[in-house]
Amino acid sequence: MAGIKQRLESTQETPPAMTSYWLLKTEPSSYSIDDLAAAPEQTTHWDGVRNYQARNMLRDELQEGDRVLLYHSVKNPAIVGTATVVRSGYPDPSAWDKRSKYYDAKSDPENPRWYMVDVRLDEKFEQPLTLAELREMKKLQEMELLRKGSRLSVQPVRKAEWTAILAKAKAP
DNA sequence: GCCAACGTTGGC
DNA sequence: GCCAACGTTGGC
Repeated sequence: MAGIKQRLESTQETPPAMTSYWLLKTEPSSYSIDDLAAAPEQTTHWDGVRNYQARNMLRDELQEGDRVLLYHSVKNPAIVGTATVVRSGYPDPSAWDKRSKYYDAKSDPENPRWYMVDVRLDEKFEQPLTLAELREMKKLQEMELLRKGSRLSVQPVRKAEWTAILAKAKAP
């Protein structure tokens, strides 16, 4: 056994450090960027996601070091800042906490159904980039967030979209 | 508050 | 496996 493990380790190549970009939605009435700014080490468990497509991305795709746009939905919808993934997907224990509003009787520690990541705040924009402003940006024509009926609370973001959004946030 | 767009549930 | 009913999200 040990021999096999060692062989695997010695032949394994370190994958190139590839940063991916994501957008995480939150309703500021339940958790806002200011809550994140006030959190210890400005870090939080991004828990409570209860949609399978979003779950799959949290579990399988978001990697440590990936960058994140933070989006406030519903009230004054806008991108409000950026964060970094500091821990990739792992089981979301709020699913088996009966006191949690995210409790799900069908999830249990033996067979976790829901996942979360940890994120740390990088920057709160001085001026939020409103949904209306985003819709006016030519480079975001195909952005998932702007698609009609788009509801996913975890979305991939293209690098070009990330760049355009950051540039716009710096020079509004 | 309205309602369109999705996702989930459950009867058959 | 289909699909109607229901629940949720989220912009406006």
